[in-house]
Order: sequence, then C-alpha cells, then structure tokens
Amino acid sequence: MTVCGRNNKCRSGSSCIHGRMEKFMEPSILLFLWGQRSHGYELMEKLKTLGFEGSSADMATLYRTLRNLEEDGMVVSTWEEGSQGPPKRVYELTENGEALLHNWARAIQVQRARLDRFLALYEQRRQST
Amino acid sequence: MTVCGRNNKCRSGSSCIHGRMEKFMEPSILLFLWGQRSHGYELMEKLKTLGFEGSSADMATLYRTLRNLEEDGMVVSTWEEGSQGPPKRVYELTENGEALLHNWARAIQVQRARLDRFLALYEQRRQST
DNA sequence: TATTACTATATGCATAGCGCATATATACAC
DNA sequence: GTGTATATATGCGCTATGCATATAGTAATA
Repeated sequence: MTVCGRNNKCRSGSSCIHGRMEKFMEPSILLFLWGQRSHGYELMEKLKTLGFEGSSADMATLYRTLRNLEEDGMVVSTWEEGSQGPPKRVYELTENGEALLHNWARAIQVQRARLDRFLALYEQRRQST
Repeated sequence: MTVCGRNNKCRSGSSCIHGRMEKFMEPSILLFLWGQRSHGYELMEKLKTLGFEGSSADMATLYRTLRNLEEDGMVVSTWEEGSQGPPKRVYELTENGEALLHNWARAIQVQRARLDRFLALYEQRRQST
C-alpha cells in the first residue's frame, strides 16, 4: 500500500491516496487576486500557505490556470518590466472573476461539509470498536 | 459563467466549478464496508449520505472502484444469490483495506484543513471590504 | 402475457485536469 | 563564466471520471 501526497510517482491502482481537491488552485488564485494585483511567481508564494508546494507541476498548473482565467475574462493581465528581474505578467481580478470567487467559496463550503461528514462517521465508528 | 455541481455537461474553460475531492468515493466505500459487508447497489444508498447522487456516473465509478479495490486486495467479494432480485456481489474489507481507510482518513483531515484555511482567508478578506 | 419498474452489475468512449520534464530569458552575486 | 534566483511557458502522457449503454433477474400491474 502506498500513501502519497502531491507530486509523487504513484500512478497505479486504487491503494494510492491523492485526496486533492480538483481545480483547487483556481479559487485560490482568485482569492489572492481579490483586491490585490499580482503575478504568477509571486502568487505561488501565497499559494504555499494553502498547501501548494511550488513544484514544477504546481507552476505548470498555475500558469495554465491564469491563462484559462484570462481567456474566460475572469482576470486581465499587463506586462510590467520592473527595475529588477525579468518582466512580469501582472494579473488583476475582473467583476466576473470576483463573482466566480464567491461561487467557488460556496462550492468549497459544500465540499468541506462532505469531508466533515466523512470524518464524523469515521470517528463515530472508530470509537465503537 | 457556469456554476455546476456533479453530473453536468460543463466541459470547457475555467469558469466551471467542480470542487470535488479526487477519488473521494474510495475512502467512502472503505468507510461503509468497515465492519459491515455490503454490495454495490446497497453501498450507493449509503454513499448518498456523503453527497453522492446515485447517477449513472456515480454507479460507474462505484463498480469500477470496487473492482480496483479487490484487485489490490483491499476488499474481497463473494457472489450471493438471495431470495429476491438478481445475484449480488457482496464485499468485505480486508486488513489491508482497513489500514488504507485509516490512511485516507488522515489525508482527508489534511484536505479539510486546506479548505478551512481557504474559507478563513475568504471570510477575513470579505469582512475587510 | 406484455409492459413497466426496480434491483443489480458492468463496460466503452471521450476528455478535463494534472504530474513531470523541459525550454527560455533576465538579473545578480561570486 | 558559473551558479542561483526570478519569471513565464508548453509538450507528453496518464488517471479519474462523466455519460451512455448493455445485460438480466424479480415483481407488480394492466
């Protein structure tokens, strides 16, 4: 039996624990862009506080998600050539993007309730053993 | 913008909210089989209390997950031809399956913590508006 | 007896999301 | 000039899963 988190090599069978929330990076990005413009690399630092690791897989998902969000009009970007480092693509939230964030928040509350229910049943059954 | 739950036709773009836990049905099955043998169709009734819908998609995932779990030695099945209805394939948890459940429970606690953190940041930022 | 509905298990097809590797380029320290 | 941090981006391939469909036993009911 293999227990794995993110960024692992475990690919086979059902005895591999992933347990990640699908597309969770999208609402996380929207949250950190809410009232605070930022660029990809900087966003990853903030995303680490939500359990992301900054791995190459995470970076790939990050930049892809930002592109998709812009394609859908949820964020807009502008290139900014600062004094130091390579040029940054700075994103900010649109009105639609904020609305999407609020909808995500409701969806995440629902998901948390499911996990709560699972863990409650689990603990309940564990104590009756 | 499209907000969708499970079992929707939303396939494109990032403005579609899924927000589900990957492979969540696997630990759910293990939980309900813990000390209580059961078959697929009956398990689905119990899974509904964890937010599953019993849709054709859910049924497909259910039977596939059961097969995978058996292939990995996490459950064992026996055909039982009862007095009524078609024969049922009754599953029970193995020792490895129980160990897997415990590992899943820890993983789900971690995921719940991530959702908690997201929602805390979200509420915090919402109140400062 | 035909029809319908419920119980029960199973599989094929298509695709979204993502892990992993890799490419590219700037700036700065040593 | 070599290494490291910053910064963005994409190709490949696989897993999980949504959706549709197949199959069949039992039972009620028209």
